[in-house]
Amino acid sequence: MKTISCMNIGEDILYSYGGEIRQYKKGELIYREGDHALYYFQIVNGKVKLNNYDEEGKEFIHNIFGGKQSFGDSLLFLDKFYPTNAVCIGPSEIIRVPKEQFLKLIKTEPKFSLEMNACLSQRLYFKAIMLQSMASLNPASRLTGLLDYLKSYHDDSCGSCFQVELTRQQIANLVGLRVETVIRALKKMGKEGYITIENRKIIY
DNA sequence: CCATTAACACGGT
DNA sequence: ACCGTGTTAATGG
Repeated sequence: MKTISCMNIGEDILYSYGGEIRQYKKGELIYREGDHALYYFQIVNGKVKLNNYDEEGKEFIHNIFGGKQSFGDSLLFLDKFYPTNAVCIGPSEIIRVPKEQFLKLIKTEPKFSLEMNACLSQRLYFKAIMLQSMASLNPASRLTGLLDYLKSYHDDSCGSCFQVELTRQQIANLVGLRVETVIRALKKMGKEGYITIENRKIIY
């Protein structure tokens, strides 16, 4: 599979179009579900999750992004409200570019427009994969769906040396299962040889 | 904070 | 009646 950097416009370019960098603390909210999209966000370093909560208060994580990735981009073209919150998982530095400036940027520099198409396509593609695996009642299918997604993202081309950086709780919230179920299923998958687990790290 | 385990309730097959 | 998941609680890292 092709590796896609999934976004990463040069920082200098972002700054020249009105981008500003901001520091966020762990747990800090970048935007809230229901807000209007006003900025393009690109992570310099740190980690961000997109989430929301169901009626019972159970968290569902839609995605987790790391360095050099952008998030919330689709709303820049849509004049709708954010369907999720964006929350920093750890201390992070993020560049934000005002929406209008960003639109001007990609109009002026068509190669970024193309890259953005590739990026959004990739996210759509894996949303479909995830949706399919999430429709399964079987925890193992949901987990392999997530693992495939993460692996392709993290552009590892070696056989089975991709280390999952997520906590079990985060995994559980990404696939809609309880953490205990995730632990039980992962252990079974390890025993059956689909994954390897060494000192609590998942290798796929 | 996170991971693991056990005991139990409960629903589906 | 069995199996797997969620719930709760205890324990260890």
